Amino acid sequence: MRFKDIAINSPPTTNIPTPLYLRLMTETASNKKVRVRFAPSPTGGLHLGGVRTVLFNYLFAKHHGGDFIVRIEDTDQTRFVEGAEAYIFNTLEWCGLVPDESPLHGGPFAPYRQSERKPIYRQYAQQLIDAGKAYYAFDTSEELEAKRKEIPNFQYNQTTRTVLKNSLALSKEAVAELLAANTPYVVRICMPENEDLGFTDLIRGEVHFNTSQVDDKVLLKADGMPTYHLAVVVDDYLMQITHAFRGEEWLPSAPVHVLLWQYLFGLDQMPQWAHLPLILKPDGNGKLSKRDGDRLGFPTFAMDWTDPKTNETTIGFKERGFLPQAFINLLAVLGWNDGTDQELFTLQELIEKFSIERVHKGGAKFDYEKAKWYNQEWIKTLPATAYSHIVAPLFEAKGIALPDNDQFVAVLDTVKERCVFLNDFVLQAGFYFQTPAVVDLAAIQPKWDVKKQQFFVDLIAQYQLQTEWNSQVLEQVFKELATSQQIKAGELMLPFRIMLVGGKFGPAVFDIAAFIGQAETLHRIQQVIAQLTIA
RNA sequence: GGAGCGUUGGUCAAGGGGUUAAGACACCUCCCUUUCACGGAGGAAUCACGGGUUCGAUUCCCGUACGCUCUACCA
Repeated sequence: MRFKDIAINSPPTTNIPTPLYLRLMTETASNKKVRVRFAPSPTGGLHLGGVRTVLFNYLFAKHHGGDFIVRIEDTDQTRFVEGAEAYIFNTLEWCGLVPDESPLHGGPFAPYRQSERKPIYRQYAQQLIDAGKAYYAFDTSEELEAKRKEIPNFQYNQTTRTVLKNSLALSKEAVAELLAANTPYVVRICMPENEDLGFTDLIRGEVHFNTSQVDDKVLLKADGMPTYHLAVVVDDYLMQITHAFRGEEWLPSAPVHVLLWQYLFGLDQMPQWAHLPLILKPDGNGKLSKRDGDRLGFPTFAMDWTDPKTNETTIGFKERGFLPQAFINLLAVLGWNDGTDQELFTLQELIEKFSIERVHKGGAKFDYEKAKWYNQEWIKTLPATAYSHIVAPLFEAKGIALPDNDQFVAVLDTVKERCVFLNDFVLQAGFYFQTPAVVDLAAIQPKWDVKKQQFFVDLIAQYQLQTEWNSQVLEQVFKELATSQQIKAGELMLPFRIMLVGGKFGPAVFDIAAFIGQAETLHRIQQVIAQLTIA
């Protein structure tokens, strides 16, 4: 939201500078401690959009010295997935976003799983029915489905509810009878006929709806579980949530929530809403989905997720070789920036600089290239000691034995600027610790001749005599030999590199030779010569 | 269909009544580097359209187009 949007809404007579007004509005609205919640459904892996929602919640809370709560919204038992909740907490831990309250961390407002709060919601639903703000509806799902098929754009609303099976259309006696017979029913909100429902969104400014356009949403399902609509409002109230951030896809149902607040707890108690822009597909249009990642070859989940039913694993950013610092960073700047040129932020800096007003209104297409850049930057920026413990197992998995830690870290630091992913270290540094398994012979072969072969044979002889083994000496011997044989050193450098490294990459060759030692250097040269043929 | 929301280079974006309209990613050229990266210099490329308001609109207003989200006893 821009300052001007606020200015429009503020009385023209107040001469409070807009930034202050804005601050009053968002920060000290009611002198209450800031409390935000992330409320995921445990239905699968957490994708980019979800993590960004957590992140913005977390940053806002911590920026204001408030609490960050995680509440599990598991009211739909048909969609419940085993392991999904644990996955969510593992992801938060990896990202370094520690909840102050959650089913795992406890807290004064437990339980934090909606399935464990079932009785609470019924009581509020009853309150609404008693006040005439909600009603029983006995129509079965099948009946309604048939209606939708039959009537285009069918909605359960003020015009249709009079002819459907509910406590508004039926006689009191009929309703009592149905209830007594334990007929399954849902509770629906009774939307007023023609009222303007508006609220101030922290990102979008004033947003308005007319109640005539919104249908009578189900509040309590036939199984006694609340729908999201009832549950968020009740729990946000009970858990004293002051600011509620969620994806933009929730905007159309905001009027239902506003109305519920009005009926149940009073608008002055309502948290301030902010509807976050969506993360879009890189190509085409629409919300980024797991399928897009699969299709385009990049992760959309934070960490690997294995579906317990299909046993199918979806790759995550973590396993792809992303640093959590980079992951957090790239998500934070997708739809937000601090107004300066800065692009690299630590979590601490994000907490300090974050402001919900600077979040964009429009969705952002996800750019994996840029995401990779962030990771590369973070790998480069951080000392290797920060991630050597993550990288070491990757080498071990390939059967590469590692030297002592100091040496290992030193090697990582020398090659880190060539790594986009943590996994790249295996290729970029593996040759320091192990003879290359594959050597790019094809890159040497075409220009290989008797003279070059002789050079390397002689080089082996020369190097064998060396008692001092450091890069300066090795380079000097190499060049002198080249000169004496009237071959340009440049023509020999690449073959030499490939012999030692396996391919056309890596840091200075003589440094590598110095590191791997005399015996190993000679061994690698010999081995490759043996595999080359002279045309 | 309806409602709501959105729209600055290919992408992320700063900015906002008068500017040569920042910066980053990607792309191209060159330098550095006897490899690959890193780094450095440069290049190409943009305010969706139409009306207003105004001396002046990318910026403010109104339309239009386009896009997205929702339209479930899912969240």
